[in-house]
Amino acid sequence: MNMVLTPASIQISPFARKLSSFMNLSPTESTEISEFHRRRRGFAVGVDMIHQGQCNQSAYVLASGWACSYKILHDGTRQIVDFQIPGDFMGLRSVLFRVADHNVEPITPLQASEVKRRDLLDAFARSPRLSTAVLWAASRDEAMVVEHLVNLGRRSAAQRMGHFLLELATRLQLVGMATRAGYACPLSQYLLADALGLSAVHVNRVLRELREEGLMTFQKGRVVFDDYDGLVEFCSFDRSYLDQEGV
Amino acid sequence: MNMVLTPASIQISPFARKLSSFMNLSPTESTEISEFHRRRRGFAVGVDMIHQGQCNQSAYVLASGWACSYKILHDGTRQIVDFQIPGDFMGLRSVLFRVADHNVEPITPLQASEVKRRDLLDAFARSPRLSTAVLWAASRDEAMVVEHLVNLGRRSAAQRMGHFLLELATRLQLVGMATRAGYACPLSQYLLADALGLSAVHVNRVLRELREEGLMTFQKGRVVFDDYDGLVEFCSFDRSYLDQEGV
DNA sequence: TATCCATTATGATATATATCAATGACAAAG
DNA sequence: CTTTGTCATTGATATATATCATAATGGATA
Repeated sequence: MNMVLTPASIQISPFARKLSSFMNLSPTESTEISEFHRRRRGFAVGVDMIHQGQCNQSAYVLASGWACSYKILHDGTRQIVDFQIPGDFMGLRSVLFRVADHNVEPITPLQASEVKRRDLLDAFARSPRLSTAVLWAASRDEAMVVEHLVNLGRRSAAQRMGHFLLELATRLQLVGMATRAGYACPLSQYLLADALGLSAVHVNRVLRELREEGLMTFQKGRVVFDDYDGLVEFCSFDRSYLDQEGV
Repeated sequence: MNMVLTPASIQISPFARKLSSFMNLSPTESTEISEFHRRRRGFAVGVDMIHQGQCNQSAYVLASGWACSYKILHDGTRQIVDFQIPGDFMGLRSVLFRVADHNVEPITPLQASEVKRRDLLDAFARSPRLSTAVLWAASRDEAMVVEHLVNLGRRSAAQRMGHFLLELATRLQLVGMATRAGYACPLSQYLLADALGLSAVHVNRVLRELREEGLMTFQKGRVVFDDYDGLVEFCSFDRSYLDQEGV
């Protein structure tokens, strides 16, 4: 489901579409956003795009591929905060704040457009409503982080896993990369472990358990929902935090 | 450390001071912010100010007292996402989105000013830079939620506790409600449990452990850092995510 | 084809934390 | 003052998950 970005479709990039779901954007504002897509280039797996502790980092709009944002602890372990999929804005905080407080790393080869601090602040100055739109988008991201917090704090390993993969499914559907049946998923069990606060070994067991319960199967890079409604029920997934609408 | 709000000090309320730490605000913009402080009133402990699932909720600027924001799960357990202290803005997402995705509840009697959806959007329209300032403030809040996520995902119960109470200390210092020695803290062990993803029983044991290690004491509503540096070391607390500065 | 390396898989054991149960301390209410 | 209820405390036990060890699988590469 890779889409070719012609000049025309750049005008209504997934990112612009996301912002305009919060508020109607004028042609000027849309143009302003499309400016964010200059400076597009490829990034290799595993090479940090944004690095914790560094100054004057850029932000990026993800065009294709997957990335993850994470924090490293002193003992070398890490916590993945979220995964980014096409259309997502990455590293907003690293550009708003002088020093980045997290890392962003591609987990597949990816294409992304760099948005420098000046680009963003100038755009806000020229088209003030853009900053409100970005505030909206950032708030939706925060809602996801909050739900991840709930996930880690109050759900069992199996519920966590199901909830997380259902959330991804919902997000991927919005950009046409998933159906209710399932989706292609490039995440290794190690990545899932770092995202869900589990050990990789336990991730493996939990996936087996979900499979044996007939709820879902994650094998060979593909998530398949064997019993979508059953899974939703099992992990009390309520997607309302994902489809917030603005006015 | 209650401060009397004279008309003059309203001009530089804790909230305005917070926003102006991100960008210089013009007199007009400052006035706009002080408008947020109309409609101030008291709230009783335990009565939700913002309720998950409800529409058209207001936001609030907290003047005095403590509150917490949390989500309720289907099985009745809850996860506290954060505590709010004087100067904090509460419920931004509940006003940006049509339906609130979390609850906010006073945990002490408190005073707060209601900010209606229209107030906020009108202020953004009249003083566009305000929305950038709020974006900054919201991003700082998100940085805290992210750190809570790391806390739950990758730290032991004792480290979690220490980290959390150190974070609170740092925030309280910014509004003059704590010193390096400690602070008055109205949180029960049940509240700590819901915030840290632990059981109340275990919270008790962990506090005892920290006390016996000579790191810190939390008794009779007071947090005392017996060995501040030792505690910082023990839970690898790095406050840089809290004092992000804008430009 | 053989080698390598990352990933998935599974068993045995250890450990952190939850749960259950009971008691004490103390403040608010009658 | 009793009574009541919330909060803090502690012991005994249960359970979820981590850790350690070891294979199996399979794609990439030489």
